[in-house]
Amino acid sequence: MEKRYNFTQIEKRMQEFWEREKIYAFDKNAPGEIYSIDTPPPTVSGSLHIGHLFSYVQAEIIARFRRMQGYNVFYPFGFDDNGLPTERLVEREEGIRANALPRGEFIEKCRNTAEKYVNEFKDFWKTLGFSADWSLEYQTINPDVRKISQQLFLELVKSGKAYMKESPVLWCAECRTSIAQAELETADIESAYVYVPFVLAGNEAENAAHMKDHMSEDAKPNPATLIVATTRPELLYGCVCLFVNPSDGRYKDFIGKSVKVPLYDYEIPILADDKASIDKGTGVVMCATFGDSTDAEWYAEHELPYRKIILPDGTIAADVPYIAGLHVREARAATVRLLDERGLLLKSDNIVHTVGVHERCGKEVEIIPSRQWYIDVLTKRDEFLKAADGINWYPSQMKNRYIAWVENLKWDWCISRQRYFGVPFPVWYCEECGAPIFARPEQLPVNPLEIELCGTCDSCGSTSFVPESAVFDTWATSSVTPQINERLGLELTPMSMRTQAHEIIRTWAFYTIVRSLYHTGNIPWKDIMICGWVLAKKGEKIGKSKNNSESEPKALIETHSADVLRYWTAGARLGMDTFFSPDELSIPKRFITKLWNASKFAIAHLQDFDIADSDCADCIIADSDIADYDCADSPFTDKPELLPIDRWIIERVKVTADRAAKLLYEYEIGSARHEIDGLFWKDFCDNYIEIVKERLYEPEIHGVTERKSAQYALYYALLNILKLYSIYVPHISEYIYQEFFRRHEKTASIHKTLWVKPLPVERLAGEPSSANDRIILFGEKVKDVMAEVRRYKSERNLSMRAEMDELVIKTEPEFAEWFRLTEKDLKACTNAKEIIFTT
RNA sequence: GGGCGGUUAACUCAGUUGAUAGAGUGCCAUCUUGACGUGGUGGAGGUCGGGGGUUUGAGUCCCUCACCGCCCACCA
Repeated sequence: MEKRYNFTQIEKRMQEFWEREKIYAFDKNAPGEIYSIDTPPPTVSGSLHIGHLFSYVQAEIIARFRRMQGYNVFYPFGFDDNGLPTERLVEREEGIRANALPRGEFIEKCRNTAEKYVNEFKDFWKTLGFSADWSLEYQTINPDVRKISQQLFLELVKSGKAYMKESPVLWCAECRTSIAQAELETADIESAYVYVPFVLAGNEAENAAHMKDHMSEDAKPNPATLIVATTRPELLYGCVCLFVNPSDGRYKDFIGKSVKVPLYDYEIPILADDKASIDKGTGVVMCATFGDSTDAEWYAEHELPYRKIILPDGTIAADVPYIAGLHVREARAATVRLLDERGLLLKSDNIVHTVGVHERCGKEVEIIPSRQWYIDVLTKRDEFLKAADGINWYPSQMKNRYIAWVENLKWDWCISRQRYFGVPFPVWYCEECGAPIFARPEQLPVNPLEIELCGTCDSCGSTSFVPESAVFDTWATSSVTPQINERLGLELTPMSMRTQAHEIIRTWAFYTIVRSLYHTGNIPWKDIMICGWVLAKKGEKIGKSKNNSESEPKALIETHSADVLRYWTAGARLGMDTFFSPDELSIPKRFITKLWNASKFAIAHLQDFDIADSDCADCIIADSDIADYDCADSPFTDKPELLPIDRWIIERVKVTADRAAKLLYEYEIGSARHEIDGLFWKDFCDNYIEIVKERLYEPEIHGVTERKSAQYALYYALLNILKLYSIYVPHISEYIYQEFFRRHEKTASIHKTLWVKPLPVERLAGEPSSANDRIILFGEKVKDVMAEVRRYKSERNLSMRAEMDELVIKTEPEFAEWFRLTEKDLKACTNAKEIIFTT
């Protein structure tokens, strides 16, 4: 083995080896229970950041772990390339607007861009050594996936879960499309409460200038006027009524009367509703179509008229006096100026308040009525909540986020987008009566814009149809990833595990649960593993911050290696956000060096070790009865009689494998790694290797059989430590395996070997007096002796090799014999001339 | 406003079911030609955010407050 580990060359070589030998190829007929992983298809949004690395690596470690537990791991990758993120990326990169180009041309650009980034992602995953079978890959723009998406949509239409309606919908004027509640983000913006007077009809004599006097007294109602505080004065012309709370004594007498809208002078009624809060503003609220979601609710409940103010492009409708054609923001300012000029601006308070913005562009969201497709999510809330109990959430508190989201749902899931690059709706409409006509199953996938529909309308007999031009919300397709994976002819649902980050619980996790319940009546997966974020500094998600080029993951891999980054990733607790700084990588780097050097040492001493080509270590693993170390009866004729300290390290490896496995079954990647680290650094390197060093070098002093015992334990311990680490650092562990162990082991790759099997349950719960426990305890005693000697020498500034005349060790009688058998080793590593054992 | 996390050594974090507080980094000292100076060994360093309570005993359980972060609600 080389003096230094050259990760640049070796990582690449190992990746090529895995690909060439198809080490991770999935075979559905292979033995072992299938463990299927629903991994996020990343959206093509241009940024490949360390957050991706972080969350995907955590799941990848689990995939490797399950494989080494004997599961048949199904681990397909996908890419979510359609949808708004790709469109916005193209718009940004090319400096164009989608609607300024012919539809086909824009879609073509999106397709090219998606392709480019998909390849970039794929290369990235490969560089990180992901154990995925790329033949299972899917892309959401591909015909087979589009077909599944359309099929399942039609299924929902049939069952009445998907429906079309004309109604107020969340609308992004920047992206010019409807959006869903889940795509809302909040942002604090500066605004102003504008106080305006609504004069009771028939009391117009009361003039507004007079009103100002009343403002001083805390907006006390005037018998003839109601004062409204609004942040949306530009919607005055859309005002359809005022609301007061029915139990608000101040306004009781006003209910049922009419007022005149300031500036525009038309009459509207004063209505009562519980949703009007007494203590907000003046207690009188104007309802416009539409200022917020409450307006939309009132509009439906009170059957209010619709007054169009805002157009889909975010400008004011042409028939609105004074502000027609202006953008909402300009219109607001213009209206305030106008109110002021007319003496209708009673007061204006600057405030900062939270508004809903579109997550993709950050622009304020409006509510505009239009015809859209929805999936019903409001009526089955209880089932969605119940489903959460059937799923194991890791970490468990993440379930709360899901529950909070489901309980707070206000809108059905709008799945139509007035965009271009996505899965088309397989729908046409009758030009005469507007009835929808759906594509036939054999037509799918279909783009209605490209196919002229022939036939007659069932409802009215018309023969002319118009195609639906909207496309699906990207989540409408990615919410059926379990079904997409089943296209390969496997029965998967519920899948074993979903992995994702916490910010998409309300979208991806929620929507997948909805779709799964609707399509299969079952939960989509048994476990859900939720990762945290990587933060650049306090509270700043790295993907969203700037000047993070040093954290550019590709560059990091090139300078530090994939294994180093993977090892770092595994240090985080599941679900917890983590800070990243390149300084954090010095520890993983040190670890790689240590693993390399320890292996180099062990292997150098194993060159002459005579092992039959019999998968020696695997056999031993299966033979957990080795616990009693009755070597004479062992089926392995080659196996020497083991000295107690050699038994100790073997036992420690087994115990560690067992503990780490238990943690990994709970998705505790970090704790499992700490467990393994403890074994490797403390027991294996600091103690075991030091203890047996001389025995390995000097068989003349210690004996040939004794040396063989050390070799045996060394072989067993190192091989199995490498296996434990191989889920975290697959490259270096594979390389060392190939360089040495492969000669003796049957398995082609370390990644196809199995971990030491967990000890039988009885033994785990068992008496501390079992041989296994006693040997572990003995090891602790020996370590105590070592520590004491080291402290003695260190305190006297002596070399660790300094000679000691006499070492007195007090032992319990039960360990006396074992200590006696370890005497030569102890003499060697303490350099004591004489050791005296007392009890 | 509702909810969830976090607050432990200078730094980054572990601390399972209550019983002398742990690791790594950093710091100090020291060792060193047989895996590793990208090292070994040892040491110093902590009122476990504050305040109450339960208990023989609380970092751990309960209440409360503070600060940090996130999720949700809040657009009158």
